[in-house]
Amino acid sequence: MKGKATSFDIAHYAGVSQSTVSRALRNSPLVNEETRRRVHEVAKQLNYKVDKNASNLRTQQSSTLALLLFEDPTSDESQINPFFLAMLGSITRACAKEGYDLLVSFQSSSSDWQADYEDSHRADGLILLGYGDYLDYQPKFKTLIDQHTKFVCWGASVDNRPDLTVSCDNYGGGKLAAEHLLATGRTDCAFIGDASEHSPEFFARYQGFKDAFLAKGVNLNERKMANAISTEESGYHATRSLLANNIRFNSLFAASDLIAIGAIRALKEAKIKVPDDVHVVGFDNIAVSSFVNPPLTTVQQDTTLAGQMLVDNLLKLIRGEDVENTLLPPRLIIRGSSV
Amino acid sequence: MKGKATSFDIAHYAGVSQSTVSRALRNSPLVNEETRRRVHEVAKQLNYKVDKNASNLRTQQSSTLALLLFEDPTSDESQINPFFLAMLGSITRACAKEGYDLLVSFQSSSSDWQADYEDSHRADGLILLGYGDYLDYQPKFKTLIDQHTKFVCWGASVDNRPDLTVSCDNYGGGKLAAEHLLATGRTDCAFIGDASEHSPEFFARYQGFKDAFLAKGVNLNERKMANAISTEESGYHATRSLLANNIRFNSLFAASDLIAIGAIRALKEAKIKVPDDVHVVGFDNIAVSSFVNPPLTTVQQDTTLAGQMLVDNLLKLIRGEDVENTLLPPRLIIRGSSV
DNA sequence: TGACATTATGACACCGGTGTCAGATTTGGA
DNA sequence: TCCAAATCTGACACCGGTGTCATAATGTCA
Repeated sequence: MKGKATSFDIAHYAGVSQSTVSRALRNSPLVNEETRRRVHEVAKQLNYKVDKNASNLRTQQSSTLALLLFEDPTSDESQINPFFLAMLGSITRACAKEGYDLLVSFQSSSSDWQADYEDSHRADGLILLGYGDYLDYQPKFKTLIDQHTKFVCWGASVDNRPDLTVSCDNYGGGKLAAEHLLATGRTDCAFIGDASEHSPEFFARYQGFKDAFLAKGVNLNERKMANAISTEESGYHATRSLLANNIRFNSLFAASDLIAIGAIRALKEAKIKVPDDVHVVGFDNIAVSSFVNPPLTTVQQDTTLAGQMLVDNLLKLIRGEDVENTLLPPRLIIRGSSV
Repeated sequence: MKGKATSFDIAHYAGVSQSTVSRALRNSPLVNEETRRRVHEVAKQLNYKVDKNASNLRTQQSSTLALLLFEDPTSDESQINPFFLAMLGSITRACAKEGYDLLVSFQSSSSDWQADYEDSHRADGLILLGYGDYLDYQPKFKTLIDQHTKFVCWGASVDNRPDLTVSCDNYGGGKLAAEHLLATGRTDCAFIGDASEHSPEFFARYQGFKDAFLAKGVNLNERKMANAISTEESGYHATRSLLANNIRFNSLFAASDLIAIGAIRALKEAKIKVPDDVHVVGFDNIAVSSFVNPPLTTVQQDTTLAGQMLVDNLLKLIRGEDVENTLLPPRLIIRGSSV
């Protein structure tokens, strides 16, 4: 036997037609029990595997989803945001559970990625994941929708956002963080992150945070805010710049754990003690957070559930079923950085 | 236009035959410059993308690699070894650079994964990644080889190992760790990990470690060893059991960072100070390691280079070129846990 | 002008499955 | 015993490209 066995080879050895082989292997009720048994037998002996390309070509679907990861343009090669890595893990598992393969690809936000995977029939649908500038992506979503591409996004659900999203309740998560700080009596609070429409997730976290303070009659001081993208480095520099401007506070809410970890480093360098002088709360609950010193209080996003929901919703979309934006409940994890 | 455009549609609008379209789009020198221009023009207007399934079927190759991740059977759903996650990132990037897609899949060591991806023509080759019981996998490597599957493994290169591997110089890395501890004067050393042939990587690390001690005339005490797989939990329990048996030491070498982090937790619980009472050295340099308290001294594996080499070697294998096992140089990262 | 190489294009088989349809065989009931 | 329904199987077109071969059109040189 040269090369891989085809269904014709099975047909030959099993003494049936190729059509029957195809049916038997897919356990069609049309084939006789005995015939099916024999076909399976021969297939196993020849180590036959259905050619996915032929099958996909004929059926016009690929049983494959594509995961497109967008990176912050500044993040360097080696380090990928651990939160997305965790999502990747859960998405992979969810796909496997549903019998789908997963294609993974990193995209820079500038590249011309729209629909490439789906148009070329490599994937039945797309999962988009990344902290990037939302305004950059928005027009691309339009393109995808115009081309009837099936896709779901991880991210904030913004009003009039054209795409289907699964996201953590960022607003509610921000509130949880605020209520915790209020409960510990730390109302003089700084915020590190990006509270603009460029980052709708961070924006929602900040809104929830601010509103919870407002509800207690506390106004956040706008000067005690610094812009940062989701890297440790960025959080470090943002915090340093606040301190350099002689801005002080007794608590700090970071839009992500990486930012929080960078902030803690900056605070330590300035001889400011965490949690004694400043309480710090992050967002994401990445694996590192429980190991930093002090362990980081944070708002957990359930990545396992998130991955499952992304895949579920996408599959529904592919099957033409109704789907709605999904909001996952956040959970506050209290650790040493705020008590 | 209903459905996606095909090359026949392009042919129709461009006023040429479908064959010419196919050639033009692949920039074959056989087609006239002017014709090619026109075809590209029309293709762009119709947002045409080559159907990968049809193309793959005809050419009998997929421009796709599959990454199979094996998990320690005990690792729970949510947590994936961060070292592998880092590898995943670098492999993804390496694939993109070479113009290949990457299929990602988690496998439990028991499952019947052999060659499935390649036989079904979903991927041209396989990358195998995981800390698992080597003895479990060995027979499967044989099967893969018998079926002429193209694959590379991340892992120790054992004598007579039938597969092609890329790995860190684990033996050399163990030596680095030992020499560092010797230089700090801590010769009463414990080892946490699995120094058996079940885990050739850990085994090699231990061998290098032991030999470096021997070279200085120091014999490691075999009683000061405890078995662990690469999880924080396992490292914690292994260390606890040593301490519970009243075994003491002034330094500790863990076969992986996760184990080291667990060990540090156990030491702290027992009121043993790191690094004052015990110096700790890990292996991998996962992202967490620089954030734990104290920051962990460890042997770094260059994941970026590793991913690149895995992909490079696999592609060579696919193209039928000669390839040899690759050993990557480790690097000692000295941090607070050992000074 | 004729012989021949060069260039550009189209027709067609082919990759390996899946789905449809027709036909063969068996079963069941009157 | 005969007809209709049920069961099973094979032939064949088809998915959308790629590669080969034949052929038409154009150019070159004697």
